[in-house]
Amino acid sequence: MSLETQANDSSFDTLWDELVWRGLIHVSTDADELKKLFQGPPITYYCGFDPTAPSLHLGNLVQLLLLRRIQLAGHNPLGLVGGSTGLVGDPRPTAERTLNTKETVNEWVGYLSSQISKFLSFDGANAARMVNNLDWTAPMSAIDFLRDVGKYYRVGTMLKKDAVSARLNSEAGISYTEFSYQILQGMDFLELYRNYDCVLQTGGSDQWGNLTSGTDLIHRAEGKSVHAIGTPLITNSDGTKFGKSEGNAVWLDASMTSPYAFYQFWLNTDDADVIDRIKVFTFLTRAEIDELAQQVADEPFKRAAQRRLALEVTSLVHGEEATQAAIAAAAALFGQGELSELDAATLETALRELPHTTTPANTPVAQLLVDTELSQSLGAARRSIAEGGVYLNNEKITAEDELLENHVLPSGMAVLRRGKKTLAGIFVE
RNA sequence: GGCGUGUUACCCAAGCGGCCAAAGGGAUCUGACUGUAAAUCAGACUGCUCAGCAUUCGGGGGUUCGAAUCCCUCACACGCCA
Repeated sequence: MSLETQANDSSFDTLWDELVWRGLIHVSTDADELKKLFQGPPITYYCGFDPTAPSLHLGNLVQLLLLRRIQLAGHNPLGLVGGSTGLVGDPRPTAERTLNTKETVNEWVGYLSSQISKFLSFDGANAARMVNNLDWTAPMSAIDFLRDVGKYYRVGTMLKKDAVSARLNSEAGISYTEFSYQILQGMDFLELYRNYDCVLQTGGSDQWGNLTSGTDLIHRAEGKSVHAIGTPLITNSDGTKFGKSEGNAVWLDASMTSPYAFYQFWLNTDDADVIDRIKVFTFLTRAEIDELAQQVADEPFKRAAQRRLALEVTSLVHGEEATQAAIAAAAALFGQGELSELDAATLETALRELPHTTTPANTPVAQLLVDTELSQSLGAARRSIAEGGVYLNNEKITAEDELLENHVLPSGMAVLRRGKKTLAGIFVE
């Protein structure tokens, strides 16, 4: 779905009502005020993204889409990359972060900026703008920081923030560096308020302490009330953590999580969660979503909602073409037909979507599992074979020392599978 | 600055000289059942040239036939007292 065709659902009286219905509001400053603000003349609002990795992930996508929804209602978004906050690191509940080098952070800032840009419109009256908090933090001296900003902060209040108190009560403790993070984020909001008339910040509810740090600072420094919205943390109904596939984070960067893997991630969404996900991650209307909810209830085995969710989100992030390739690959590989009857071109295209390797025909199957990263070590690969969980071209491999050459399709390719749905492509050289 | 306690595999957490590649739980993986769900049950979960060997219990050094377990030291964290 391209930016131009995105729209909010006109069946809602206000943007606020739609955001509430989609489950995007977990906490906020004065809700009535916000509702009015959204209905009034365009406001400027922002959300920050810290470069803690070379790519954004699914948690960030919630924020990006929220920014976009508000932009669609006519307001002015600011996308902020945390060139300075990324150098400091926000306190995680369990452990102190390892600092990344300035070069690394700077490189990641570039990647994040371009990713963020893809989700916002930079055309028209309310075009998005990108900012980097390093621009106003780097020139400030330590003395200015303590005199001009530090004076507004009470240590007692800072200690009460969840992120800080959790760490104070843990064995890990907290460094002064991470303790200061909330001040940096507060400064961002103040800076944007002064220079862009920015009056709203959005973020995950786990960031609530940092969001209010900004609203409090502006209240003290400028005597003005501004706003914050905290979105709920997305959780799975079975209690596991959302956004992990095989224990790894699902990234927006195609080189870190392939479009195929991305599509599969969404396709495997629980029945219990799928409607909630659609509300948050797609632009489908309430009517369309109600229809899908009915289908989940009536004929869950068809997984219509999961298919739609996977289609919508994958095209949003990776585009139509990559999505169609991912769907075609899944159809070829999960289809009922014989793999040997698939024409070579179709099969090859499908295999290129998967992790794949080119290898001599006399390679042991266990080695193939390692080469394609389906298994982490030869020992793990042998274990999988012993468990009866490894297949070549849908044929179960029973011997640990089985060689590839006995299982190559006429086309010179082979489909390696571990478990029900972890696949890789093998090309014989 | 003084005294004390702690640092165990992805996470939590037992172990306190041999029976420890290290209990238990979670996460993860595989199998059965299914819908490429969920729940449930069963198995696996350091590496390898795999009925054996190698390397692990914050880092380094030492005692001992033998150390995750004892001693010294360094680092980090927590607590109490100054």
